[in-house]
Amino acid sequence: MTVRTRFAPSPTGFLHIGGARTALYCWLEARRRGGQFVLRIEDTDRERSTQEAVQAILDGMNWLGLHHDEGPVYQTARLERYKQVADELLKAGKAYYAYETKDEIEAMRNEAMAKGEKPRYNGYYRDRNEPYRDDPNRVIRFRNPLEGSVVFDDKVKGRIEWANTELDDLVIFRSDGWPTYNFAVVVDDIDMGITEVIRGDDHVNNTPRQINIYKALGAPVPEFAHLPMILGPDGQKLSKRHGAVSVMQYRDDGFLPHALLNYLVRLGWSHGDQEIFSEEEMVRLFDISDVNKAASRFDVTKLSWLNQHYLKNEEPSAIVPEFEWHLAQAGIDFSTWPKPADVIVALRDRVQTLKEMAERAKIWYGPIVEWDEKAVAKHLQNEGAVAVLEAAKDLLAAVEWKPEPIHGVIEQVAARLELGMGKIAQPLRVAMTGTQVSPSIDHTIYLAGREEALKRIDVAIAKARG
RNA sequence: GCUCCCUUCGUCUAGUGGCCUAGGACACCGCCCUCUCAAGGCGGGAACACGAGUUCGAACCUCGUAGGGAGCGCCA
Repeated sequence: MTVRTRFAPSPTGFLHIGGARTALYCWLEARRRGGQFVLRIEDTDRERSTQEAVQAILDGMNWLGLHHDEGPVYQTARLERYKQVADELLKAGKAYYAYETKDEIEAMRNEAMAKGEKPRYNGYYRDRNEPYRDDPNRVIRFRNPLEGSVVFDDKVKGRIEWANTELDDLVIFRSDGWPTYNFAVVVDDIDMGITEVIRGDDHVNNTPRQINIYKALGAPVPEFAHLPMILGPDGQKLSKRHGAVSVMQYRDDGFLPHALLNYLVRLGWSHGDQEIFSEEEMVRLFDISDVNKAASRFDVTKLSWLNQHYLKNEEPSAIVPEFEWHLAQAGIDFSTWPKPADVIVALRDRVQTLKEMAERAKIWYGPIVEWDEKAVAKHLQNEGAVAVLEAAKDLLAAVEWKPEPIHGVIEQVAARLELGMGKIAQPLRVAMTGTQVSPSIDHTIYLAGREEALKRIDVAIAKARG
């Protein structure tokens, strides 16, 4: 049987970190085992589901490169099918109509709680064989077994056993005519031939109920893998107030999609001591059975390290498209000079994100907007600075415009004036950038372009003379 | 309250009874390199939640305790 996994978000918000990791694991498991990854949109909650959220989820998965093989399948399009299956259950005596009002249900829970039991349905209509009638409170409940227990071998949590006495007769069809989550998932997973249900561990409690429905329907029960949660840096659950942001926010913040994927694959899973995984390695080495049981915290610092790792080790050309997107975001016109790929090489050892990189690139794509007065005083307004600048200007006017020859020029100036590199580089650096911090001086000059470099030296000479 | 789940350095983790005086990575600290800032190299501190038991031997097995989490909806 071919492996089929699915990612089934409800479209009530963006794709967040936890969802992204679940999608990644589903995708990896399907890829590795030569199966299919399907996307399903669980939109039966008509109140909260929106088309914008569907789009946000699609955008997030697309940016990460987590492409699905089938779908998206919308649950709202499958209402007739759910009705049909519920009917089968009704006819087979495995489900029944119930007519309690919400107040009555509430009273039942309170009563159970008062007795020190779990709040649950008391089974009033279970054996009453009440026929269908048009009633605003009509729901369909599943006739859950009263005895025995449900056992399943979770691929991450291990063996889990649940006594049926802990379960009650859950509603499978609401009074508004829509199926409930626990019922719709099972019908969908059966119809879609899902063999591996990979989802957050907030669903372990639902699993025994769902398994009973599979059995009632005579369908094979799939494998389950419940992923632990991802917590905020403080160990608290991610919430809208802190940490729970869209994966697209990570794009805005300057992270590479592959860096985020690499970070996520290692959060809760490992392969020995390996930290860096190419897409091919992730697909080949990942195994859902090796996922850890405990929740883990999200640590942006490590994500940043990975991001810089990829900035430094990928071919610049592979990063250019994402970098150009950031340059555009920063309002920079990169159509003339310098080439974004050259900027990447100059800055990738110095920044951790593409956002910072775009910010720093501004000194080559536009004029110096602010002069660091301390830098000017220290490196320009001193004896010798003018001589350095003039000598450099002479030689730069004629040199071949590439980093290596420019480096040669710097050395010639140092030799001619009998000064150390520090005395040469710093005045030029301040001339080029207005600050005392930049990439190596040859690249800094190169990226400015000959015309602009010479212009900036003139300005600096004027400043140096006071 | 009830049911289920979890617990190794600050963080992510390796570890499946002897290879563990517990390994790696991020972060942190120090040194080196150096035209600034980085990057890089080398080195350092830092953890088996606790208590019993099983065993010649326990981070690994069992049982308790403590702490944390999830769920107990006509939400998903």
